[in-house]
Amino acid sequence: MRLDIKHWQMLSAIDKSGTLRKAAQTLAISQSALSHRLAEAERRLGGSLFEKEGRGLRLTPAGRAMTQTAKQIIPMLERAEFDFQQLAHKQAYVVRFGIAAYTCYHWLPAFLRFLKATEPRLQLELVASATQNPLASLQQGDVDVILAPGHLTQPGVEAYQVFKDELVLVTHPDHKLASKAFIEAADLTSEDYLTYSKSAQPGFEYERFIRPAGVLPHLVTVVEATDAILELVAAGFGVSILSRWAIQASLKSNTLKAVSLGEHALGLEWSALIRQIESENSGARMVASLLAQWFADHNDKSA
Amino acid sequence: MRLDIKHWQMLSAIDKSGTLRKAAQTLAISQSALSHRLAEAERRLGGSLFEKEGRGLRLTPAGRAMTQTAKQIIPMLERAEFDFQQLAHKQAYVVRFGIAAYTCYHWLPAFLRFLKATEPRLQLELVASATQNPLASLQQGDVDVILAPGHLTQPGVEAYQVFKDELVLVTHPDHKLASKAFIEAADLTSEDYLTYSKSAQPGFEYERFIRPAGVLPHLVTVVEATDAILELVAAGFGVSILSRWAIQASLKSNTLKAVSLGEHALGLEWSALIRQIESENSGARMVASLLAQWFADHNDKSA
DNA sequence: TCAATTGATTAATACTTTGCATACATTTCA
DNA sequence: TGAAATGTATGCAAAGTATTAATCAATTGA
Repeated sequence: MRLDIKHWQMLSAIDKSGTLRKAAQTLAISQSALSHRLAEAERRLGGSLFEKEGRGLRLTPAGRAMTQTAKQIIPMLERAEFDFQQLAHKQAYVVRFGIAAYTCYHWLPAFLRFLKATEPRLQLELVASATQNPLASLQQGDVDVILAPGHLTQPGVEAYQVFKDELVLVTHPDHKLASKAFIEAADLTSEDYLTYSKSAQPGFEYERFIRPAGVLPHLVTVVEATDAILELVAAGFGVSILSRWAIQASLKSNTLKAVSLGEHALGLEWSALIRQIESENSGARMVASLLAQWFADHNDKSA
Repeated sequence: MRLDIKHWQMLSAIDKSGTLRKAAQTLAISQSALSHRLAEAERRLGGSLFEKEGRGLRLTPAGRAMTQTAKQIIPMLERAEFDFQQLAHKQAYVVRFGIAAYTCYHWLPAFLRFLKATEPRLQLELVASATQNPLASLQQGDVDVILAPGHLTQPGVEAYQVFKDELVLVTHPDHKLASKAFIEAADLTSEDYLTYSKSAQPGFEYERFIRPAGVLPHLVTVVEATDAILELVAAGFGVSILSRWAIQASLKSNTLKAVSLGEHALGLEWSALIRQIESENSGARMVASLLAQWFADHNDKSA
């Protein structure tokens, strides 16, 4: 190990600031010190990270690679130290939590109350960015637990079954399909259809409902934000198929109507996803299993 | 940033060795120095990493979390510094390369020759461990490029189409199906069938050949090593469906026979997978596109 | 050309880390 | 029970590193 944290921090800071002087400011040391530090890093590596360009500096290709790594690890270290504080002093596990695809948090206050009562040492942090690219966020450590519909599992990811939901057709309240007890795939033929995902995801409506029937909706539009889909459906732009549980806020306010898919409804399992490498009693595992426990208890009441 | 690399290294070393004394040896410093170092780390963090237990030490929960992080980042930093040397001195990009599912390297010498001629600055390192869990290895940075059959893509992973192959039934040379020009799914009904993957992977034989026909082989055995499958098939333990390209060594030696699936054969696309975050002219991207280029040229000849 | 901006150098100063010698704590086993 | 073995902690002096102020040198743009 040739370099010190200081040198990686330096790379990250120079990358952000552009010049040594500004980087020195953000690091709260003198320009001279940073110049020395840079020289020392290059001496230790036995190669140059920057070249002079005019009165400034330009990264060498090798320096660019190092900077990339620096930008990856500095946040990891900061997070580890932050978590240490929580765990050591408050004896709290900080767990970062996100929901895949949907932005529905109506159930969260109640769950947090349960969490606080059951295991006060768990401290949840909400990560909104995990909605867009849940599995990547999980792998990169931006988030520790993801509540996800369907079976999004992949190598390195473990799923805790959490609760059973239903995929439903979402329509404007006055839509001709809204009054049906349930619809068939064939009913979609003449509809404008809004879908969340570009690619057919296993366990979702396309694979399980639409494709088996061999029908194609009139017009299919991809909208990669379920909130936007809800707005569009409410405004009469088409219909969609979404999770009943995730959109219950909209259903209660009567801006939308939900209709079951097929006579026997189309089940949708929600899971809590965590990284497989999480140790036995990590915060993430605790949250995942408490999610399962809470939803099991809670859905009995609401059902 | 409170801790230094030294402290993270220390955590990693103590984790490996179990005692301060041994860890001090591997770090080539005195026990005393390491004890001081540990004390300093705890002072900086403002909390304890270890507790005394008997005449040894035991990690606190918070210390365990820190050690986990240490074990993650130390290899990353080592790799970054190693790569720097290559890039700075030899101007070489070190790219770690693996093959998903199969262990077939018959084509590698020729490709490496091509690589050396086209872009001598690329230096390939073979990673065998990527075979088992390719996508996880890719995300964790154990490997930079994976040559994979089918469409294994997932969030954060980018695929370069490389070449077109064919899924074939693999049998013992004397097997009753071996002499057919092609087989139908129904032919599998009475066969003992060996399969690589527990779960049906999109784009593979189960989804595309077996399920559509609604047949079920007589007996299905999961063997998560294609080499072992080949041995078993050659020994007459059953049949399997594998990539024709990947098993061509066995086919040439006449220990096995391959039969096309269906009259029109079942295509299989191989891709080079890389992390999406790789920059425009990273070594990984270069290797991925050179793979595509080489296979395009090379397969014309061999076809 | 001149002022402003940027990084590099020098030498003195301040800080950290290390190793030695040794003290202390626990376990092992005769 | 007590001596040997194994393990960590500490005070202190020496060695090694990092930081600073002041100054230099190069480039840029008015």
